[in-house]
Amino acid sequence: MQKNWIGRSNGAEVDFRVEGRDEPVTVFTTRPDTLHGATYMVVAPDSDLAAELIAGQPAEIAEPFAAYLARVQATTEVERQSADRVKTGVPLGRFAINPVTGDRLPIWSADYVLSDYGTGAIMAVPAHDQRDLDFARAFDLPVKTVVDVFQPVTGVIPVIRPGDELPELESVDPAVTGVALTGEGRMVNSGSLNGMSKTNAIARMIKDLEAAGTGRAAKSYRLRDWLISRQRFWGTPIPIIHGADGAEIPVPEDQLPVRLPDSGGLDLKPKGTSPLGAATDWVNVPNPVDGTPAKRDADTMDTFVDSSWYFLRFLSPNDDGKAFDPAEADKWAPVDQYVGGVEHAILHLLYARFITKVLFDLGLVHFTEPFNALLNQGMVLSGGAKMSKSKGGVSLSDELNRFGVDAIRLTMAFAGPPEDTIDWEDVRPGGQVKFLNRVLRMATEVTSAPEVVWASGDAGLRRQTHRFLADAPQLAETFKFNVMIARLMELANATRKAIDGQAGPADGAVREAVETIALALSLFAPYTAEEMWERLGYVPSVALHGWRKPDPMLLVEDSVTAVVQVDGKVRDRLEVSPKITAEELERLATSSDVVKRSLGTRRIARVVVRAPRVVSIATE
RNA sequence: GCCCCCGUAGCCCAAUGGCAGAGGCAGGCGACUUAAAAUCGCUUCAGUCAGGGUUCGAGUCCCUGCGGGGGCACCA
Repeated sequence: MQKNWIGRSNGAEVDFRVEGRDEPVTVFTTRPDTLHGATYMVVAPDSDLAAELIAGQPAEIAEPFAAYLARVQATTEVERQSADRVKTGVPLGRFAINPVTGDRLPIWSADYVLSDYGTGAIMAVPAHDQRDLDFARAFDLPVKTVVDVFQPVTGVIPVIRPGDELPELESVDPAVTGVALTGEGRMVNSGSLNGMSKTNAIARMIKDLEAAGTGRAAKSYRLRDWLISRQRFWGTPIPIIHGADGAEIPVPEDQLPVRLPDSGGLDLKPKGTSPLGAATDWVNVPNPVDGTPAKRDADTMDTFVDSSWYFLRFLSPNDDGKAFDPAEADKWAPVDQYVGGVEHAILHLLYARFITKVLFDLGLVHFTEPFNALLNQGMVLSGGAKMSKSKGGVSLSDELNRFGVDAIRLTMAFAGPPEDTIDWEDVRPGGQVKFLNRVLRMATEVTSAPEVVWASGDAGLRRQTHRFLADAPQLAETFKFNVMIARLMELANATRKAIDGQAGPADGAVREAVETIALALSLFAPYTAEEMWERLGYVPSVALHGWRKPDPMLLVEDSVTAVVQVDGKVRDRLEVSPKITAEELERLATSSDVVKRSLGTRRIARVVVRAPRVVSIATE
């Protein structure tokens, strides 16, 4: 899920000489192979480069740019992120030189290029990039095809069979169709690259650029920022004071932490600047160095910054001297299991990982990942919507009052896998109330004393109890709470039968089973479990009682059912010892009358034996 | 547009590639009761969304499609 928020692109940096500028402009591209098809260049309107290139340009160019820049800056984040909006931009009246073709490329400014990614400038290859093509068609810029996607590259991509009619390149001209050719193909119109595949052409182009000193292989990284760019009044202040001379001075340690001002009377509506800046009394402070007028940094950090290291702070919560104790971190961290909703899975987790890596690089922690395992629990909906009293639906507090916290917890745990979203209308706590009453009653019905000898009790119930003791821990540890509770219900049903049947309420196995139910139930319904524990004659608390070890002797099955399949269909079932050998099981299966009958005259081609579970006979 | 997850009984959901049903809800029948509730017992119900493939054997693995849910979205 973090794929959309973090990324690494392999490609190249290419230097473009710009007329009237000493230094070349460097762009990042993942497709250096298409350099021959670059027909213009774009710089982000809000970049320093755009400001520099526009400086000194005549009014008929500078004024439209100024207007465009103002419009872009007024555009909200939401509008700007809409991918299907029409491309806009203005020319800067400057020109770059394509390093391989020598062509003169007009430089435009457009907001589809982002100032904070790569170098804030791109080479535009409209024939092979949809965004560039959209822009080129909107402003009538040239389109030059340099990859022929209808020429097979490897015989696999694209799939073209003998006799297939190959479309003419002209008929799919991107300038006409509006569809960029982004697929694989062979290079054309590209000088020494002609005929090469994409992969080879990229490698060759990088080599050529490096030889000519006009480019190099490069990687570009991105990490979507939500920590600083999302400004809120109540965020964490950045403890920096800006001097009148532009100096950035840390707030003196004895003045930390920086506290937020009272928000009373302040206008905190979004204005495109930091809301905290409205608190002028708070912002204006003397320079800690020389006492001259200075300003606090008005940007705040999102709460995700704080929560990105709380798992370290929690290890030494009373330490006034430092954020966390590296020795404690070495001892306890990383965290074994992280449980959270999906919204935390993408943002909180992303930044916690990032900050952990920073702390690792600083040598403050000795692990690179903060959390070893992740579980994203699902939501509880009611009638398809979030539980909300105001919407007229059921509210959690009403449900708690009506059914009790034990039944509510049990309902949630039993409803399905924890990562699934559940609908309260589908599960309802009524059945769990019944179950809790049922087991509580059983605890009351047990007549034996705690000292009763289990071993002499009902053997069938004992086996089931110990099977449960053996299976439940791993069900709990793999978060299969719904299955564990189902198994618990099974054990309760068997116990009920034992009490009402041969064994009776005084049987040792009955007490053993009911105690086991109380132990397991303490995970989900602690109040009921403690009540059961007391009725069984113990002092609290069941929560302090350890899990019991199953008796291996009671886990051994007397016999198991082996299935005999003929051509995949079950034809016979055999009761066999769990320790039966493959040879013996095969002999039993092939000598079975039922199997012989279903085989008829067909000859056996192959027999697969998986003792003691299954024998599969395939015929010719 | 791209990425991820999920489709099993009327409903929620189980099933290391090996007998599709463990558990619950709802429904039906019965016991107890003057009656009802509560309780206890018994019980009906699907061949696993569709179509291909791999395999001795597929709910489970692979491909395509349909349906549902979620995430992201101009990253050069």
